[in-house]
Amino acid sequence: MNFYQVAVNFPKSDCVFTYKAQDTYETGDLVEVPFGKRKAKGTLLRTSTQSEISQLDQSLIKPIYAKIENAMSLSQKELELYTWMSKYYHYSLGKLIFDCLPKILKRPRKIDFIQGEGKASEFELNQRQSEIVENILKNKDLGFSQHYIHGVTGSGKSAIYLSAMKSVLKTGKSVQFLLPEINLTPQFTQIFSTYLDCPVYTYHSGVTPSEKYTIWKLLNESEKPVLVMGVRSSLFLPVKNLGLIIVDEEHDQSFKQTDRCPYNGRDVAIKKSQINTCPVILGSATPTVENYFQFQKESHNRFYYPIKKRVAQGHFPQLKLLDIKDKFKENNPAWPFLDETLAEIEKHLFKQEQVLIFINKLGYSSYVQCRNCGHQFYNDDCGCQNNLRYFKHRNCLSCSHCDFVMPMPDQCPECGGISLLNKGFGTEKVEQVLSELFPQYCTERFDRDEIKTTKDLNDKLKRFHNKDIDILVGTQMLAKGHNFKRVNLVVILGIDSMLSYADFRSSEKTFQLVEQISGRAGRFSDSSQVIIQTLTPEHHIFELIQSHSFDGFYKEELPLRELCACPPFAKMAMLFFSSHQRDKLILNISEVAKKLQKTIDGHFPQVRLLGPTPLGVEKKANQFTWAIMLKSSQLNQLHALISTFESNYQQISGLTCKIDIDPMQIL
DNA sequence: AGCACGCCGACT
DNA sequence: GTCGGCGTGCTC
Repeated sequence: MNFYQVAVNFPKSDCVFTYKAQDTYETGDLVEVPFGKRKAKGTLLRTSTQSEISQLDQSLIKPIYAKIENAMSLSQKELELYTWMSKYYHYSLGKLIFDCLPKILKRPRKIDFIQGEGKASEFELNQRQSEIVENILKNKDLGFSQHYIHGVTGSGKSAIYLSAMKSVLKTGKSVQFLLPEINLTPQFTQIFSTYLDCPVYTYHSGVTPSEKYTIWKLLNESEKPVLVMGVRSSLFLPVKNLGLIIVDEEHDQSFKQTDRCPYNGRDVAIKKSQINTCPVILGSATPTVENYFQFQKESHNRFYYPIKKRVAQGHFPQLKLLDIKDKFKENNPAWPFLDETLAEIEKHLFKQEQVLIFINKLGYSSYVQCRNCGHQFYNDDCGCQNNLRYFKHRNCLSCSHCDFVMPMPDQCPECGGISLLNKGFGTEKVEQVLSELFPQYCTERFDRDEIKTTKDLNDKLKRFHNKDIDILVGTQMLAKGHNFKRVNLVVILGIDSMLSYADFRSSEKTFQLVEQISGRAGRFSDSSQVIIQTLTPEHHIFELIQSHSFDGFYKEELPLRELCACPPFAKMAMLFFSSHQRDKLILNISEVAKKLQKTIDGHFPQVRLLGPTPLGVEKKANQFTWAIMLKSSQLNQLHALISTFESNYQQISGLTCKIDIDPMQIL
């Protein structure tokens, strides 16, 4: 009889159990086992030790049923990555694996991947670009090495990626290219598949489960070099002979998974390249403060490459700040645009150019109020009590925190008044205003509301490139990676709400966003402009953005982070507790905080505990959530404390706890 | 998470 | 009398 340790797919972090079997199994086999009164999936970790077997009453040990049908086995390296993640993020190993793998299906489905054409590269690298590529390849002998390309928007990072990939593929090894979102893929897929001569697989949320399963199977069966381009979940594909990982737009928040195991794909990618002893390249025009700090301290295997010039004839846009304080009279049909802004828009349109307008809000108005009695519409449905936003084309009121929607009433439900005022604005309103002011031009929207599928996205981009659209009004979607030829004016509205947001990263996020959006302008021109309408033109951040002073921004930001003991000077973890009953939640989380503080005082003096505090949106989907924040400059103390908490915490019914390491959202 | 057992309210 | 509500407890 053989005995094995199996990580069972269930949520408790201590999920490893002993099973027996007549047959032999291998490490990494995905198996089905009896678990309680049902069948469960699990991953075979290794043969059990003598003490693990003898500790148990022999009659308790159950037999493994069989390997899961149609499933592949995990390699030692895959297992190592999952094990690291499970420990680092304090998440059940057994559950993690089945969360990350594609759904196991009966049979693979035919898929069409792209076969690269392998054309000779048309553009030659400039000196700086070749230097960087050379240095990356030179250090391949190190096995694991980390490279940061800090290149301003339009500085030709893609050419560097392409060149490095080419060299690695030539040695018979595969490449993984990670990007934050599907939006960015079309341009990259095109470039890479033209100039590389290997199969190119794309992997993102638009790929169906059966296609994902097929890709998993195909990659597992082939040793040939391939390029896998994908979002964070593509990290768990079994790419053989991995020779290089690239993480583009490293700063992007979408690398962080929010549901299930809250891992950061960028950090997992670094770990993965370490396990596979291959180089990893991170790239961004606006690095996270954490990585900027890390990479300033170069070491034998960590390199930082700033690129400050744009390639070709591209120049940086000039930044104009317009103060909107006390500038708008009531019923101004141009609101929320200043006359000066409109004049600039008109000027650029007249020159046959296109214009981008950025607003980080959807819909027609931020909230609706009765002119007669002042009644406002709140979301009492899920209890979050947020103002409902008005969406004109759907004629409904909708909550931005959950999926609550109600039809827009004709009358005030309080007083029956028929005059309901729209306050604040979003993309829809801006689109309407511009359509009315510039009827001879075509204005369209570029937001989640308008673009739901890849097809919508591609259609919209194609029409914009064809100049069927003159003005594009959009949200964050507009900021990412697009390469527009005829855009030399970008207008940014409503940035103030971002700056005032109570998060230690609010300056960083604002800086990144403005920098990225500005990057859409003037890629092929020597005179381009960014206009920011703001209530606080004197805010120091605008000065830094104006001079494109990356280093200046970090020079100001780092001391502040040090002062408040925030990353990169401390590691952070959040413990979120949720419940339907508010008093029960507060009572229990206070108790937990008290015990944790006692443990800290006794054993982990370098950890600081803050809270408990309610979330910004305390009640959501009828659940209340409060959080405890833990910070420490000593990573091992932080981990040890959380482990102690996990093993001592008694599951309280009606109360769920979620651990988030390196949180992005702290409120 | 599932899936049991377990002990209180409104139904043929 | 029982069908079923979901509280709580366990899983090698």
